[in-house]
Amino acid sequence: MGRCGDTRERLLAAAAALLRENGYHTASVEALCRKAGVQKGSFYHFFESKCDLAGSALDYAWQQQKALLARDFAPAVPPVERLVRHFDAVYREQLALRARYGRTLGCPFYRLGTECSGAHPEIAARIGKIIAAYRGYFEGALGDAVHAEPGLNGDPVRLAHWLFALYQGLLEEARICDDPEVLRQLPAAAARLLGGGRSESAAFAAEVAGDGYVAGVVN
Amino acid sequence: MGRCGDTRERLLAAAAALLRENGYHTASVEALCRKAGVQKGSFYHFFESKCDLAGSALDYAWQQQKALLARDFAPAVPPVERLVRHFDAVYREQLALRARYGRTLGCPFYRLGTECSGAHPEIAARIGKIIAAYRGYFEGALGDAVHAEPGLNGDPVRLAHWLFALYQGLLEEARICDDPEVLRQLPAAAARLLGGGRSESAAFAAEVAGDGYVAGVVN
DNA sequence: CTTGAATTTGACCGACCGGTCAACTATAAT
DNA sequence: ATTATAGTTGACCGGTCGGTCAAATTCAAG
Repeated sequence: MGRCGDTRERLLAAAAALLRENGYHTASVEALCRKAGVQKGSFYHFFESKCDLAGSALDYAWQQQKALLARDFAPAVPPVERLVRHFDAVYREQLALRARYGRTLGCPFYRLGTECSGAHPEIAARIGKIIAAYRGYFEGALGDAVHAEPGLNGDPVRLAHWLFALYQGLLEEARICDDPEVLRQLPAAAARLLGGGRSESAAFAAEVAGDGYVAGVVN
Repeated sequence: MGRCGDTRERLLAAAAALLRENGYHTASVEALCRKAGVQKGSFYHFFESKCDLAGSALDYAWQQQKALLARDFAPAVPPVERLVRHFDAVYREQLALRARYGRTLGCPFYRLGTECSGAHPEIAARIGKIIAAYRGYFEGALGDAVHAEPGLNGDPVRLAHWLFALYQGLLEEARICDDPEVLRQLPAAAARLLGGGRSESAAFAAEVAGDGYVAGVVN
């Protein structure tokens, strides 16, 4: 029944990369096909439209992201250290992306979500769900943390919400200013936010101090 | 010497509105001209390119934003209340924009900065400066606050950086999820972040309690 | 009134966009 | 070998994009 191939997956991978690098509008269907080594006709055999591909590519990217998250947020790791690990991984990823693509790319989901809100509500809704799932990892870690760490209190869901916003806010700044170093403030900022519940800056600060981060002001 | 008119300013105003609503790519030159009531030839008489207009429109929007900031951050207002006022003003503005345009638009500078980083580095650089200036208002307020409020300590510049990231992170979420109510968490989140310096949640919490905000979880 | 520069007009351009399509090819089942 | 189906090809479509331009119009100065 026809040629068996990985055409569809190559399109998804190419789309995930190109959408992240160039955004929805700038990544043309022709460029997508070229990158995937596929003719335009094949493209429309597997996907109804460019919008359809973008949606599927987002799911594709989220599946990959989940693998990384599963590693950073492994239950065996102490809860606050999970967050520190993830922040470090994201910082390193942005450095690598900058080396490869010549500039800081930030979060692919927020990138497309910001661009597509309005023109493509279906994509925005899809991204909203991904973001909620992403934030769920923060909630899980903080839920464990409030039980394990004596100096940390408050509603884990709310704390996760705020920490996630702080995290994404710095990531967006890193993209716009093309400066990944902004992200190095993340652990210190998180310590301040999380440690603000009661007395001293809690376990997070100790965690931060033991890591490779420099707490100095960057910007 | 030719007709005197407000053509240029009408183009700037139309661009500021359309770019905020639709973003750089979706706001076509033709649509810009239609909205401004100007022919395309006139457009290119006053601006070298669409990119040129976008840059000027950003400056135009920033001038207007500064007027609002001057009101919220008036020196006569107690420093932490300046922030609370601004957060409230932004929340109300997003509600109004949603009523007018049918969806939550978020911050125009982050919107264009996210979209244009890469394709239009000059615009991104311009936005970077605007963002730094915007954050300067936070720095001023927090600089005053650490002197005035006994329960608030830490480097005002760093605190402003983090608070601004948290603020923009929530704004982006509000845009993507089309839900301005997210912003109502801002005062409580800010209180947690700022109050985390030493003991209790400091003056910010009291400020928050006295306002029209509801601290309940929204999402 | 004449001149000359600033402004305005709208038709026009080539390029590219997302998307279509009829023909063609490779595979698997019969 | 035949057939049915899945996959592939690349020319092609109408529309829109950002941008150009020669001509027309309006004003202020002389």
